[in-house]
Amino acid sequence: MSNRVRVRFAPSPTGGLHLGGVRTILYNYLFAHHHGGQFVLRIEDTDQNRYVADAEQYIYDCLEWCGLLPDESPLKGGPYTPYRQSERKPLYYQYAQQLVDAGYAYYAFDTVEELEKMRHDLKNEHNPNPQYDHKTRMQMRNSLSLDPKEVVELLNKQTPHVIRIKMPHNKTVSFTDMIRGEIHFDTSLVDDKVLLKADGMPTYHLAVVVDDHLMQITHAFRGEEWLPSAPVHLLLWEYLGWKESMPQWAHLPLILKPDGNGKLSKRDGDRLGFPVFAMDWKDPKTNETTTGFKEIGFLPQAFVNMLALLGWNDGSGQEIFSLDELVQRFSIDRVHKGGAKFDYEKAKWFNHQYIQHAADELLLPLVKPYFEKAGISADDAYMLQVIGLIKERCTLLPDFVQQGYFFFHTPKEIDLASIQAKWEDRKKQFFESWVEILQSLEQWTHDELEQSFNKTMEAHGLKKGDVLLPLRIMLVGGKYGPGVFVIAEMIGKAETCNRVKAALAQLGN
RNA sequence: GGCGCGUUGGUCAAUCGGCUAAGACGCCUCCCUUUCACGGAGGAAUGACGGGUUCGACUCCCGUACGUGCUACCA
Repeated sequence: MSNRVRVRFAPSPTGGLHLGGVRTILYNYLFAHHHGGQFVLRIEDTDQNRYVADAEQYIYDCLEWCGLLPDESPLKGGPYTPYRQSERKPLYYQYAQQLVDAGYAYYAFDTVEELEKMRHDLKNEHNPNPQYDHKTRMQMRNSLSLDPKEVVELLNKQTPHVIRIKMPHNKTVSFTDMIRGEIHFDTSLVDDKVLLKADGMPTYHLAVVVDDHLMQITHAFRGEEWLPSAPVHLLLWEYLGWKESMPQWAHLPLILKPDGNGKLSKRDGDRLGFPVFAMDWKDPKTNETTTGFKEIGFLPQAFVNMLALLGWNDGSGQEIFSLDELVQRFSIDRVHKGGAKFDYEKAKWFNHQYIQHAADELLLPLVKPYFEKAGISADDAYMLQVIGLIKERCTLLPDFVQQGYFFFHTPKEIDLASIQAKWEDRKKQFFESWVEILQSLEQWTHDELEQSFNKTMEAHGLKKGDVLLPLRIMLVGGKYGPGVFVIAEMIGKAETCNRVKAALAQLGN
C-alpha cells in the first residue's frame, strides 16, 4: 500500500486551530510521509451559519508555521479539485438522491418547530434525548410516513426538506479501528441523521463519505468524539456501493484538560493561563484575541515535537525528535487509546530544550522582534553573542528580553536591598578603587577583569563572597545572568564603570 | 437515560504472561557554580476494584466502579 496512501485533514473553518486539531494534522502528515503518500487538506465549510471569514487563511498560516504543509489543498490545488466543500455543493445531491431511490434514505419535511416539539414531548427521565429514529420516524412528516401523493406534492411545491438516512433496525455494524480494534454498534440505537440539509448543503456525514471516496482517501484519522457516528458513515459507504474502498479508520484519543477531566477547550487555556491555539486567533465577531503558542514564544519544532508525544511514543524513551525522525518512526499502532491530559509545564520543557540546542543564528531572527519591541537594537554580531550567553536560561522566546536586557541598556532598577543587607564602608572603598584601576587596564577581557578584581579585592582584605554578588547586581540589576566578568567585557569599560558608580551613588555613604 | 470509548506515580508514559514495574516533566535533597541557569548524583511517588484463566498476571477473560465522548438541518 505504501505508494497509495492518501490521508486528509478536514477542518471546519469556524475559529482558532486547537491543539488537538494540530495533533490530528501532525499524525496525518507523519503517516502520509512515512508511507510516501499524500496529505490532503479539505475545508469542510458546509455550515454556512458557523462560517468565519478569516478562519481558512488562519489554518494555512498555522500549517505553514508548524511546517506541516499539505500536498493538496484549496490553495495549492491538486487532482481532486475543488477542495472546499462549499464549492462541491452540487456534487452531493445526486448521492443523497441515489440513497433515497434505493430506499436507504428519505425526505423529511419537519420544521424546526416540529422537531423541537417532538423532542420536548418525548423527553422524560428515561429518555432525556429523544431521537429521530426508527421508533419515532413514522410519527413525523416524511416520505416514509406520508402518503406518496402528498410527498410528490410537497416536493413539487418545493417545500423545504432534508434527506435523512434510514437507519436499519437491529443490525450490528462493525469495523476495525486501527487504534482500538474491533468496534460494534447496534444500528437500532443510532438516529436517522440528516444527510442533506434544507439549504442543499450536505451535513458532515454525507460530505465526509462522498469526498473521502472521490478523493481516494485510504486512511482516515479523526478525534475520538466521532466514534459514535461511525456506524452512519460505515453504512453510507455500504449503501453507496463503495464498501471495498472504504478507508481504514483511526479514532485518535482526546487531549484532556490538565485539571479534572474532559476535553481541553479554549476556556481552559484562558482559565489556567496557557495557549490552546497554535497561533493568535482574533475572533472577527468579538474582536477578542486568543494567544497562540507561536506568539507566546514557542518554536514550531518544539510545539510539534511536544504534540507528537502527546498520545504517541516510539517505545525507546527518546523524547526529542526532529520532524524527519518523527516521519521515520511514526506508526499508528503505537498511538494510545486513552486521552492525555495536557501538561503546560512539559510543553515548556520541550521549548526550553529546543532553545538550548538551537544555533544562535537560528534564534536571532526569532528573538530580534522581541528585543525591538522592548526598544533594544544592536548589531547582529553582538546580539548573537548575547543569545549564546543566555539561551540556556530562556524557556520562551520573550524570556530573552528579560534575561538579556542589561547587555544593551543600564538596568532600569537594581536590587539595592540585596547589596545593602551587608553593605560596609570597606566594600564601597573597594569598588571606588577598582573602578579607578579599570581605567588603566591594558586589555578589556574577562580574564584581565577578573584578575584585577581579585587583586584589588585581596588588597582590601575582602573575599569573593563579599563583593562578587554586589558587582553582579550593579551590572545586571539582579541575581541572575552569565559570568559577571563576561558581562563586563561585553558591555565595555565605560558602561561598566558607570553602572558601578551609579550604584555606589544610590547606596549613599 | 442509552450507546461508544477509556483506566500504570500529580502529569506524559515503557511493559505485548516472568516485575526487584523503565524513562521524562514537575517536586525535594546534594554536587558543580560564591548569582541565575545548564549539567551531574540521589529521593519521594504508580498497576481503580472484585472475580476468574494460568505454574505465574499490570499484561488475557468477565463483572463492578469511575472517567470521558456522543446522543443538532455543528463539525
